[in-house]
Order: sequence, then structure tokens, then C-alpha cells
Amino acid sequence: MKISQKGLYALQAMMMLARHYNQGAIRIRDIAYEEDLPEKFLELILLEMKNARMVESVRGAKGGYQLRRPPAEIHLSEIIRLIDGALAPFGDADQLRTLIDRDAEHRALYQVFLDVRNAAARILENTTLADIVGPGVRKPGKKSRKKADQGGVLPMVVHGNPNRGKDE
Amino acid sequence: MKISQKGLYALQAMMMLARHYNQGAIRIRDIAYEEDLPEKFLELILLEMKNARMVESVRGAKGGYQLRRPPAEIHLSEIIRLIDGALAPFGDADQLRTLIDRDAEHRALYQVFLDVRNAAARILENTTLADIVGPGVRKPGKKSRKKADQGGVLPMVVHGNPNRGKDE
DNA sequence: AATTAAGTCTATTCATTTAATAGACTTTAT
DNA sequence: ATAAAGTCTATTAAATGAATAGACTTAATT
Repeated sequence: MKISQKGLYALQAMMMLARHYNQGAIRIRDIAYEEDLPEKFLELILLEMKNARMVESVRGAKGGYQLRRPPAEIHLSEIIRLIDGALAPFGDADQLRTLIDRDAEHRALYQVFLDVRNAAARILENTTLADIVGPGVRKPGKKSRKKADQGGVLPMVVHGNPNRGKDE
Repeated sequence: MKISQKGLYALQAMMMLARHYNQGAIRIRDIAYEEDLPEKFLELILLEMKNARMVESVRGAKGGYQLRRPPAEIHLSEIIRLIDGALAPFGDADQLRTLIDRDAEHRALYQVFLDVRNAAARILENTTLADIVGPGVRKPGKKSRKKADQGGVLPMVVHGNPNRGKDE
């Protein structure tokens, strides 16, 4: 799966809406300004997310956008699937399963593709906006655990890792 | 990371070369015919892989292509990186690490992207052509284990899984 | 030496996607 | 009534993706 610029904008906008959850509607202009996104383009993105019922809008003066669900109930996978499509590196999961069923010659290759998509899905379906927004709207008393442990995919890789400078 | 049609062709061609490893050079035309790939397009792909030293060519009559290394030493990640670029869903690993370092606002988001890329890298860097080609050139005596277990990413998902029909 | 069978290289084309911009229209608070 | 917002449709420019075409080079065969 490839996350496009548009997909990144969508995620950024949603993070911002998550930070302001329960504080009323935010204007497109404000989101665009604060996140430094092209306003007219963002407009289209928000509209698309509204049609997908992930956000809701308030029209007219004092209008804007807000999340329809709490940040903890919006998974990154939803946003990415909406804007950029399937999580699989090639085709989508159903196609891959069909190919694995029917194309004996390349079965093992497609199975690898499916493994990759499953690994991505596991992460993105278990990470919510709440997991990635900063301090924002913090319910007091709850000891903040940064993020549900994803099974620790190469956790040591963040600081001074041996892979540095070796391209991707 | 997105695997393009071109990337798929490259992988298919490499699988075919792997099946015929140590049997001399195979003509582009034969690869194209057997794998049903557009011949002229495949030509460019093979040339690119030759320049990347993953395959070698024999020119002139009786010429063709062959792998430069045994199938067990050619990782899917190499082929995909060459043809389709970085494994990360956005940017590449180095960029992501830089962003994680410098962009406090979006750090957690980029960390998720990096987790996804690491999960993909883990699979693709540990799967070789030998793991995915069929019976082909089988060394006798060795009990064939289909493939190194990748840590079983949702292994139960292949048959009659609950996710069916729910899109990707 | 001539012929033929291969890979090599450069250019071009066509369609789609991506990223954005523009502007007229609708709704609502004041 | 006005101004401030979202809504909707269209357009565009650039990049990418997927090929196709054809002239050129190298090497085996006769």
C-alpha cells in the first residue's frame, strides 16, 4: 500500500480534529493553516471523509468540521483505505486470496503479498487517532500509555540503528 | 510500498529464471511467452535488473538471461526495491526517521509508518526466490519445508476467514 | 564472410493518476 | 441583508505507468 500526499493530508487533518475533539467544529481554513495544507485540496478531502461518515460538518457561519466518533474509535486503517485504497502491496486481500486459490504457479508469491498486507493491517487496524495525537484532550487520572504495543516490530530501530544509511 | 505491474512482471520473470537456475541462459521471448508478459516491456525490466547486477545476459545467438546468484540468495526485497522503490508506505525509512526526529507534532504518525515498513521489510528481506519457486530444481534428499515461517502473520486467514467480503 | 538470432539502447506514445486551483452555489449566524 | 462558512463541479498541469517501435550491437552458425 502506498500512502499518497493526499492520504497524509487526511491523516494530519484527522489528527488535528482529534486533538480538538469535543471542542466544537473547526473551520477548514484553520486546519489548513495550522497543518500547512492547501486549503482547497483539503476541502475536497474533508468532504470525502464526511461522505464516508468519519467526520461531520456544520454549515454556514460558525461552521466547520468535527469527528463523528471519539479518536479512540477511529482507526488509521479506515482513513488510509478511504483515501488510498487497499492495504495490500498489490491488488487487495480478496484478489490475492483468489489468486492464491487459482494461480498455482505464483501462489507462493501472492501468499507473500498477503502476508505483507496482513502485517500492515494488523498495525493500522490496531492504531487509532487517540494513539497518535499528543497530550491534547487528556482524560485526567488515566496514566497515559503512549500506544498499544504492536508486538514490537523491531523496536530497537528508532535510535542509532544498524540499518542507517543503507537506503530504505 | 506499492508493487506495480512492472514489479510483478519482474518478480515473475525472476521466479522463472530461478526455476531454470543452472540450466543456461533463457531467452526473453521464452520468459515472456511462458509467463505471458509483454515482451518489449520485459526487455526493459530485464535490462534494468542486469544493470543492477541481479541477472546476467548472454548476447548474440543462443543468448538470454540467467540469475547471477542462487535463488536462495536473492531476496524479494531487492527486486521490489529496484523496480518499485522503498518498502515504506510513505517516503523511505531514512526520511521517516528524520521526520520522527524533527517533526514533534506528527512523530507518532511517522513512527506508525516506520512500523509498517519494518513489518514489510522483515517479510521481504527474509523471503528468497528459492522460498517461492515451485518444485523446479529440487536438491534431492532435503525434506522441503515450504518457507521459513515468517512469525505466522495471521496464518489462519488463508482458508475461510471471517474477514471475507469485507473488502481488503 | 554472410546470415541470423539474440540482447541493447533511445525515443515516443497513450492513458491514468496525482495534486491542485477556480468559481458558482447553498446554508446559517448575526 | 450580509458575511461566513461548507458544497459541488469542472478544469488543469505534471508526473507516472504501461507499453510499443525501431535502429544498433554482439555472437553463433554456416
